[in-house]
Amino acid sequence: MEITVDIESTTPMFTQLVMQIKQAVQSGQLVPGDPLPSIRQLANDLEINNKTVAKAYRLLERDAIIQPKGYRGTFVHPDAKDNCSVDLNAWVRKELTQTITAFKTAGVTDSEIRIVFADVLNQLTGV
Amino acid sequence: MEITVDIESTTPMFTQLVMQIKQAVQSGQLVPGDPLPSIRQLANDLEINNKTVAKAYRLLERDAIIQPKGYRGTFVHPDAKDNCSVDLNAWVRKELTQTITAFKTAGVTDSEIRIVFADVLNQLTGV
DNA sequence: ATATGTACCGTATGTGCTAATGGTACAACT
DNA sequence: AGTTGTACCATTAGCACATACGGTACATAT
Repeated sequence: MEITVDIESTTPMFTQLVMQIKQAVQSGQLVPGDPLPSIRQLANDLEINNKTVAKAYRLLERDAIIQPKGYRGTFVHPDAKDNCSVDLNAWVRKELTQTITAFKTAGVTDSEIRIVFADVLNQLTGV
Repeated sequence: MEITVDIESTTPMFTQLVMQIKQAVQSGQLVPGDPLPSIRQLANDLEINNKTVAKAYRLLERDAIIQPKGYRGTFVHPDAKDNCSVDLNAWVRKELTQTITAFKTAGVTDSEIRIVFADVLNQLTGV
């Protein structure tokens, strides 16, 4: 399959990678068991840093789309296609929309929401 | 009452104003019906911009601490003291903490949360 | 006339955070 | 030996945001 990355795009590279691979799985271009290019190899092909590709792979692994098999490489997860439809993103979006709408209805400023949000997120990760 | 502003402080000026007026209400220095200095006058006294004072007043009005009466000036709200204890900020923080904790428990990355958050907020304000 | 609250246009500056980069290293597999 | 995934150290460029500023204007009150 063909994987490309648009450096000019506003969407982060690692996000682009994740989306493309997910789409490839959903369209059937990638089926369970198929090998994926290694992190280093893909990074070389795209002329980007290893870390960026590694980050995308880490996210895909969390969603059980791909499966790193020890040191033998990375492969498409058996339940990849099913797990593609489980869209964490959509659920996050729905919840956040609901919560933020409530805030704004109460008259809370965007600035205030942003500030508290950043603070809470840092607090939760720092600890 | 005396209102001062420390330009060197890291806390924004408008926040300083809000806090001082709130405190004056809680301590009883300002009681319902008391007139507040006009935006322009206070800005002149403190040698800061009108907008800064206006911003503080706008926040105080939202929290029902003060009450702008048309073009006759601004006065302390009847329920000012009660509304001082109602902290919108705390409620926002509590809700967001709960929501974000759920996300992180589900394995959602900070980056993903941030991206969706920014997107949702823009979506809700843009429209 | 004068003062009020409010609204709009704009600019400028500093700060903080993200994303992406580089390099190095390790253990385990072929 | 060569490759794999992973982890740590670090830095940098760029963007978005918050704050504060200036000016102007309007309708309405005293």
